[in-house]
Amino acid sequence: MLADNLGEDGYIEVLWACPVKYKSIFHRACPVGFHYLRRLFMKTKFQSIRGTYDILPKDISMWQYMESILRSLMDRFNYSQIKIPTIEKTEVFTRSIGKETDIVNKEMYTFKHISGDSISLRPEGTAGVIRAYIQNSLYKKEKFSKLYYIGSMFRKERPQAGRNREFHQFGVEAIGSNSPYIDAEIITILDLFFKEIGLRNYELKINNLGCNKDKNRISKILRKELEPFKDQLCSDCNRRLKRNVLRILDCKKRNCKKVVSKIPEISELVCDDCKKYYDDFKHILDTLNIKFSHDNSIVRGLDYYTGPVFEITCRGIGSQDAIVAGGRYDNLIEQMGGPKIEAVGFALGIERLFLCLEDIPKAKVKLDIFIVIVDSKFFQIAFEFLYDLRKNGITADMDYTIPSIKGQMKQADKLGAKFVVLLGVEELRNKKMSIKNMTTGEQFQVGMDKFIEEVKKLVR
RNA sequence: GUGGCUAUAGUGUAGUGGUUAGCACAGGUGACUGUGGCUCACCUAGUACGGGUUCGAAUCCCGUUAGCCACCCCA
Repeated sequence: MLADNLGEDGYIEVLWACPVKYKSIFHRACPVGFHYLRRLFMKTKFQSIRGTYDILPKDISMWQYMESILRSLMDRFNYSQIKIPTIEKTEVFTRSIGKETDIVNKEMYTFKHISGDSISLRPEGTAGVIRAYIQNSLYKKEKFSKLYYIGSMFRKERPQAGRNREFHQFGVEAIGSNSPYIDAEIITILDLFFKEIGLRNYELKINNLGCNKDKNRISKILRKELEPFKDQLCSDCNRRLKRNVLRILDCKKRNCKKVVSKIPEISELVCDDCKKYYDDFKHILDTLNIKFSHDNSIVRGLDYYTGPVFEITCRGIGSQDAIVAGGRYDNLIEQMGGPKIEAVGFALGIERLFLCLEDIPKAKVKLDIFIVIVDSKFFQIAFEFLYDLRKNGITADMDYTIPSIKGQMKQADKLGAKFVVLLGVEELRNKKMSIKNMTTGEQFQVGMDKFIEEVKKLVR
């Protein structure tokens, strides 16, 4: 009813343009009508949902730059890209990341599919890659797979700088070997990557969680060791004592740190094989002159990690300072229903990396040619030339709003056009085009029939 | 998820209960009737949303939304 009477948008807009105080009066007099109108008028005022954001044209070049570096890097290391779905059955994540972890427990976007299955937006990449690896029997086609991915991940956390609900990760998985050299290789990927993009203020911290058997044994030992100090631990750590002892090693509170320093380190509690593996790994890094520090507090939150784990942090970007995390996961593939195959990998948060970088190169594509027309009746002929230029591989554009000559020139300048082609009465009569070099200011004419050839010479 | 801080044109900001809501950059138009960058003039555009207190609110209070900070957790 109301909608019929109110009718056109124009009326609503006029009404909505009135001062706020009149709208308040209206609101008091007729709240229902007010909210109805508001909804009609505000219908285009959507905003992106919390924790998600738009990457606008002005920022896209740095993303493309980053991706191109990553691709060339991965080619050199002989890794192949894999693209996997954004949604998976929820169990893919619960089986791998662990039911008890917060990521699975409270941070996943999970909903019921029409089939009745529970499906989730991926909160990380490894689980899906391993699912794809097993499903497509990649292990039967090759004994060793080196894969990488770039894509969106989703976690329902409270957003803050360096923490979004949809964010991007670059990840690498090397599946099929348990040589410490492959662990070292993925570190060298990061080392070279950071050198190439000019990231300096980062720290590599490593630790050794031990094999699957060790992990359970170590948890028991730690619980036993920490029990006497229960009163000195914070309330969070008391909770962790039952649920996830390892996390106590990562607590930032001073008292908890003190307690932790009194008990043995995890890397000392692991079995002899794991100790040797870790020593070899460290030795290889030393031979390459890659700086790292052993850190007992690096415990990782995802259940699937075993053996050497690592984290790269970057100072000065706030509390969310971990830009890369990774490590070995020798049991995951078997745990997810595949054969017993060892693997190692990492994930890098691209947004966090951008926060760390001071200078991000912005390569803006420059126009070769910008066509300026003196009168809108030359639009058709200009448009045909534009088509020809582009067909011949030349970057070209014109102003479709057709302002004054001056306005078009300004536009050409703003877009960084190298040459402006001017089409006017004079030119058309003589079948010539005027070409202006925007750096030198020189201007000359060429015949229309030779135009494309001339331009090709110019922009080469 | 817990606790806290913040919200003014596209961007960065000024404005401590009564201002025509000021400034800079960006954007548009013109000076320059067929020529960009510099300069000058003019124009466009804002109190996040909703409610309350008050004669009067950008300013005080409440709620919502969003961002930020710390925690939880994590890339």
